[in-house]
Amino acid sequence: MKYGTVLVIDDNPAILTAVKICLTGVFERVVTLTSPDKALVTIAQENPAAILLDMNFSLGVNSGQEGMMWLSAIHRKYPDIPIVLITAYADVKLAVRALKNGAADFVTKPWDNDELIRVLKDAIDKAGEIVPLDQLESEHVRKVLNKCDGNMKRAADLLGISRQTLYNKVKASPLPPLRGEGKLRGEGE
Amino acid sequence: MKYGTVLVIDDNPAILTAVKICLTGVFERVVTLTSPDKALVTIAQENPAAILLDMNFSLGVNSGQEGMMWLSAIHRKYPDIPIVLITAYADVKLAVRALKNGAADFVTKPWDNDELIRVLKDAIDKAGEIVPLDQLESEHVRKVLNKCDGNMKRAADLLGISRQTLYNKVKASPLPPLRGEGKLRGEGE
DNA sequence: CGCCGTTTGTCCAAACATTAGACACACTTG
DNA sequence: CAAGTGTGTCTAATGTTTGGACAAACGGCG
Repeated sequence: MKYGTVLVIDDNPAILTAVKICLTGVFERVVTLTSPDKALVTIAQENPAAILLDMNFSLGVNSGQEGMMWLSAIHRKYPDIPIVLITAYADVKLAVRALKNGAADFVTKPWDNDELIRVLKDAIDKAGEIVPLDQLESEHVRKVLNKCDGNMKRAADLLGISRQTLYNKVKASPLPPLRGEGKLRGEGE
Repeated sequence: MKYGTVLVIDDNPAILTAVKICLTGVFERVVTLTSPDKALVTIAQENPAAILLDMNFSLGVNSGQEGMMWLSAIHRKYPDIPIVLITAYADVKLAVRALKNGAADFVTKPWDNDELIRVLKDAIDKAGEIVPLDQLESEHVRKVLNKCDGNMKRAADLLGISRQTLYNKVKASPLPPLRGEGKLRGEGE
């Protein structure tokens, strides 16, 4: 059980129970909340590896706005904890908006237990990936260089380093194939 | 019209025409394809700022598998070009899978012209954002440090730098800009 | 065509960052 | 308590980054 604590937030106690049964045994600890009000406090206390968040908490409102709000609030304060949204009133627009707002995944009720477990594990795994600094740097450098059509002066400028430094980094890097950008006219920028 | 070329791929010529009418005047150039077969070649030639990709090309098949395949293929080869998917047979699962596969956005048919334009512009804007190297670095450093509960030795190890270097980096920026230094960088272009 | 601005490749010396290694000290844990 | 680990600090050697400078190459333009 290497997957740590999961925080589950849903206003329906029956759902919390069901989810708890499903997740217990897979995760070290399953903490539940019936309202997102104390989510930030609970997160600070429990330091969950992932959060499963329902999207509707006011009876009669099923727009998902509340869940979206809490997603943003939690994500802003804890950008490294993956948040999986779950809702019975899912539509494509809502799902897209959620993912673009930082959700790690989006699940519909009724859910499949195995899928839920898989999705949460997956989210935790992805959030746990750590990239060495050099790799992050050279990837970024290549991306910006591409964007500048190979213009090193401009790329260096945008990267906030000197032209020579960029020059050296590029030489030091064994990545010749800039697949992609032909030598076409510079895109607009 | 600073938004460059858009490549639109849809097997229905009527849709291509409609989209072209909608996008012409907003983008410098609208290139269309009725099949994704030549997408990679066309991208190399046209260097589009964004791609609008339909998800179903075989009559009778509307699973979106084909679009997903092409999304992956194009995204793998041109990771810096935002790809917006569009489909008439949308469901939540498909949308989620698409976004997790690298799609910049996901639009359903019939579409709203203004929304389509907004989505494409947005995707291009986002893809064009360039982060200075230091900022990328310190954000990453803080993320990894967080993940290690502040254990600098381990964080340094994971980052591939020495403990002292990490120590210095951390003390150099005790509370780095989370996201909003009002800087007046000429984002020229 | 020659002029001019820009970019490149190259060099330098000074400033700065990174490194391994060392050490005293604090902190957990058995 | 003693062992094990991590911190904060230091040093001296090594490596990197910097602005500045320069000739050469490129491209646009009158």
